Amino acid sequence: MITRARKIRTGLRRSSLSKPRRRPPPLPKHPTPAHNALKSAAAEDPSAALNHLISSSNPDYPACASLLYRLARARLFPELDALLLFIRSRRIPCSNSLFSALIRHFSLASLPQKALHLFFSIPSFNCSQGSPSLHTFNHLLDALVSNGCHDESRCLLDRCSEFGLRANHVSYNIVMKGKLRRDGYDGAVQVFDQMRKRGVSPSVVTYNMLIGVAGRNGELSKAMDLKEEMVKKGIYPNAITYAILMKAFCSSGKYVAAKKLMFDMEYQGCKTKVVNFGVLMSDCGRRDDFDEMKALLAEMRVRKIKPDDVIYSILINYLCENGRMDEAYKVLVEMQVKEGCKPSAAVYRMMVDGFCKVQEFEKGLGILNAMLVSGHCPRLETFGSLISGLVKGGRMDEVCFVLEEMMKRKLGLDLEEWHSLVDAGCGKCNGGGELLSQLTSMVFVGGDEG
DNA sequence: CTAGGGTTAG
Repeated sequence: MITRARKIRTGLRRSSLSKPRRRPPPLPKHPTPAHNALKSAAAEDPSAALNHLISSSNPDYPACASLLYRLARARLFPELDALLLFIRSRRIPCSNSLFSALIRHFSLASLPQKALHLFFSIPSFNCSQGSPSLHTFNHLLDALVSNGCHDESRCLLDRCSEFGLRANHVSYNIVMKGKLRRDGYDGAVQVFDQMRKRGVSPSVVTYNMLIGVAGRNGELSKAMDLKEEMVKKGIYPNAITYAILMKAFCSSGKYVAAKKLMFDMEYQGCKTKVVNFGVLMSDCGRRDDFDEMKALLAEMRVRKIKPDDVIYSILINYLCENGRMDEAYKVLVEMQVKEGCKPSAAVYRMMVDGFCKVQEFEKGLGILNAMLVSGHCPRLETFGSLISGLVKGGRMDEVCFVLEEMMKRKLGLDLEEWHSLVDAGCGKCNGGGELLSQLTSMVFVGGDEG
């Protein structure tokens, strides 16, 4: 449900996002050894780093900010609160973007009340502007909406002047998203009318949301009408508008029409982007039409639209689901060699699980290796199915390797998994049981924390 | 910051 994090990464809005003013102040060019020590300590044990920081003589903003981010990411909220109190009492100057980031973390952790509380406490900090910015305000609105606090978000929107802020189209779009979730199209239109009455013009995103809900309701002509309406108002559809429309056509079983729309958009002066191909690719995947998926990939090359990691993950996902592992593996190699795409943890997971599903555990182990080398950590279930397969095949050296990797990450098997492991291992007459009991004692030591 | 193709998220 919450997919916001991913969106930061995608190319389309990258340029508008990377304005330097939004970044927290950079770390010093030549960090001191003490600073480096603090950073690496924070990487391993953020709460130890907190104690270190609080006892240091003159903590600076960069040290505090990087530790705050770490604590937030590690979901160590009591420690984070302690550090915030420290920053406030020492009057350490901090930027508004820091508050935005923390509000976002609170939101992702389903803690909207903490987000709200932090927002209202901004004036008590030595903050660059002394009060929350519109960006921070919108982050808070989104935190409330994403956690189902619709009334609170609307109430806050109406009170924005109290913070010296004027709500913009983004603020209204966020509230509209919430209304849309709760009351569907009609609810969204209420917010739409309200924003216009208050002199805030709808944006392309506003229309994209309305078109999206019309499409999800199967109302294709309404979706197309909305597109015409926005053009008349001088708001131009972008690649995402077309992607939304194409998806609506696809989910109504009109793949050909969706594809035609992708060509039409060029005539309308809107450049086709990778997301448009993504819509078509995933529809083909749902219908197991691999030939068309490959044709689309070829088409992208001809049109010089570089397939990205998402495109490959769509293809690999459906190949794995269909047990076509040789092809999936070829694509995995191709995406790295030809396109320089780095496989995501999700793609590695699909591959390992896919190999396990077709009982090719050693190949699965090979992928696991690549995954670990690239710094990704498999899910516990993935480790589990790989181990049980390797045990059944009597590959105890490999089992041992995998268990060691799990130990390093303080991951353990659950009791049921241990049972099947021991059962399978003892069935072998080549000393597997003996090795297993060794492993058991070994992993229980490391695994009792998780 | 809000809309979008996939998923385990940040």
